[in-house]
Amino acid sequence: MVSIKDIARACAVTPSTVSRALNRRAGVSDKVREQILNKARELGYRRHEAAASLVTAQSPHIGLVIPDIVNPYYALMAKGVTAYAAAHGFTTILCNADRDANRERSAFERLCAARVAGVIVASVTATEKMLGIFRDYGIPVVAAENPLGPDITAVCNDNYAGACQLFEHLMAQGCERLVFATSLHSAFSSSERERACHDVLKAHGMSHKLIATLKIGSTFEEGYAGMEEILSYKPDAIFAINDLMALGMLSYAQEHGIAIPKSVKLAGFDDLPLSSMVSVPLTTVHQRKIQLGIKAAEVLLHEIEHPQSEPSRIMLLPYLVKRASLGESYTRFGGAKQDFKRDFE
Amino acid sequence: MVSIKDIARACAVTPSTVSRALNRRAGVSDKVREQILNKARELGYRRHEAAASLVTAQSPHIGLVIPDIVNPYYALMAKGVTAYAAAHGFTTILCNADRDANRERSAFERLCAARVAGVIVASVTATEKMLGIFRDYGIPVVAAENPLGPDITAVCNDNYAGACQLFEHLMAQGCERLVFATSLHSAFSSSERERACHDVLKAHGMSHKLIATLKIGSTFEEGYAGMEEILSYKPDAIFAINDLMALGMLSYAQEHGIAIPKSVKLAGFDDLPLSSMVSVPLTTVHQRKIQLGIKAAEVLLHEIEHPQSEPSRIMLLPYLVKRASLGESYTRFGGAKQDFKRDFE
DNA sequence: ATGAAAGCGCTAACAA
DNA sequence: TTGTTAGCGCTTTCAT
Repeated sequence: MVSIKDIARACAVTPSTVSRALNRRAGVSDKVREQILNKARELGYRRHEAAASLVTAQSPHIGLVIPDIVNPYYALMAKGVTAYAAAHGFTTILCNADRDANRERSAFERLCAARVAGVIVASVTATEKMLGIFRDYGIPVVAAENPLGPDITAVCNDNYAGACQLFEHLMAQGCERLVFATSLHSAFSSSERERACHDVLKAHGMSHKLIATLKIGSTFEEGYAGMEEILSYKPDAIFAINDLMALGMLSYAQEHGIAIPKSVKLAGFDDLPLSSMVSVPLTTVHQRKIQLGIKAAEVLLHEIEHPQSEPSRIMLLPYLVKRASLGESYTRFGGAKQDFKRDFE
Repeated sequence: MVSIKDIARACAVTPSTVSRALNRRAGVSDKVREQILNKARELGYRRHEAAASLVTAQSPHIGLVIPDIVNPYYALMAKGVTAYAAAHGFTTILCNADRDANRERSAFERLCAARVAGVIVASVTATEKMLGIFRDYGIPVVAAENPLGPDITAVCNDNYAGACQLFEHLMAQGCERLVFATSLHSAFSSSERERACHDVLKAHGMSHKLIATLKIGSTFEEGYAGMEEILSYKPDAIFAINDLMALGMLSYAQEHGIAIPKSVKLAGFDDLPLSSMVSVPLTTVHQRKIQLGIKAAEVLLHEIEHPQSEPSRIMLLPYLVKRASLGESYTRFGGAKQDFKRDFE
């Protein structure tokens, strides 16, 4: 392994001069600098980041802790984080906690031991106390998707605002008998969406049109399995708490000859890449997933540079995507690509 | 930040004794050790990995370079890698190259600068020469999915063997007019699958039954768009180079009233989580994706511990998954979960 | 413009 | 069992 000492020897200067030249700092004559740079290239020198950060106390790594990298929501977010970080000279240490509090805790531990420059956490289980270990080391933390506490900077999609758009639209479409199919355990995002439903309907004096709120689940299978119960309420519209479950319902409907949107309208939430591909493209709320990652990284890098900044909260605005499952006309594929592009804006 | 010096001072011993105690090395009296351990806990001491690895020359990080974290194939692989690495005390630096040779190259550069303990690379563009920068630093490299060269250890799914199973089955099903729909640019995995097709058909004296090999693409959209051309050949069976494209074809078929498998049989490759969920579950070849990641990490850690080991090649055996798109009966969902479980075996 | 020296936090010889 | 010393590769004062 070639170090600055080797270069120094080869150029008959001292390591400090080499360091200055390599880091493009002032105080090196053009002649010597060029000589050093050439020698470095020739010898295949590569800076030892860890050694450098030991003295500068600045790490080139940030940590990313997520519940499940296989879930497209988090995968897209991770894409945004890694892209922004890489573009700004940071490397991303990925910790996939698998929705396990213990693995999450040990991820925090390891990131702390690595003295990362900052951490982005998407979690439903992490507490402000668990994140305390970072504060001890002056490592800034940004919560993504789920605000983890009043003292922690967070970047989230505004579930309430997004859901409001959807329910306004649903009412405008003339829905009379709505079923709200939600998850088994109520998370922050679910309850925000439910709150939006109640508020919008109430504002229009249409509260009676919500004929049932059912705890169905959140997976494809649960959507499929729950459809029978839902249909027993004879709804003319169904809101599924997320797209995955809506897709399960769609699958059930198709197999049982139930026309969507003709017999029953269907809407989801998230706008997965998949949701525009199925035979009846889903009307849903687009969550800016890549953008969430980008923004979280951006805010984190800012906090890394300005250690004393006050905790802030950034809300990304989701937007309604009208597709066939609610009766709108829709150009196949065009929408998907366009949505994807919009996420980068 | 509390260092071993602080603990040493508090316990009235020297840093080396603290180091010994903390690392559970011999040569510390039980009494002193306990005192040190307690003090460390009390002060909230956390080992500075980078400083330690500077002297031990052992990094706690491995690098993972993949083309696209959003693609479920790589996401599952990443899950396997991170899980195995974490279980063995390694942290994973994720580099998402986005199928861009430049970003890939700069990922290599950064991993090298981080002096990672080893690297797992899933790539179609990386060359043995590009990976040379790791050899200079004695950093072992394991190629995943795509063998990157004769001197590089690789862990791959055996595309040829998997495809053979599929084509044997296809022939046994009595297919008479087969269309092979492949990608636009021929990668290693595609050509292996094509080779299997030719070999199997030839072995049965059925080469004439392959009526066309068409370069259609590899995405959902390309599958959808290419279906018209494919159908113009009047096939009774179609092999799509991957599931995503097969799903696009399925979507086209459903919209145009073409019954699958009744009018045309359809088979894919990969076995995405999705493939068992669609209305006509796909017959396909299951690639062990999580297992690929686990195995790659396992082999890498072995090479990290045994630096002089010879390059090896490990082939994972994919297996045929018979579902409705080729005419078999199939229990909805049961299969998907079971397949997922099998991946962990 | 360049060099000398100190030190980041830790480990590992060797000495006591 | 414990301490002393040196040094990993790098940066950064402070001299010169």
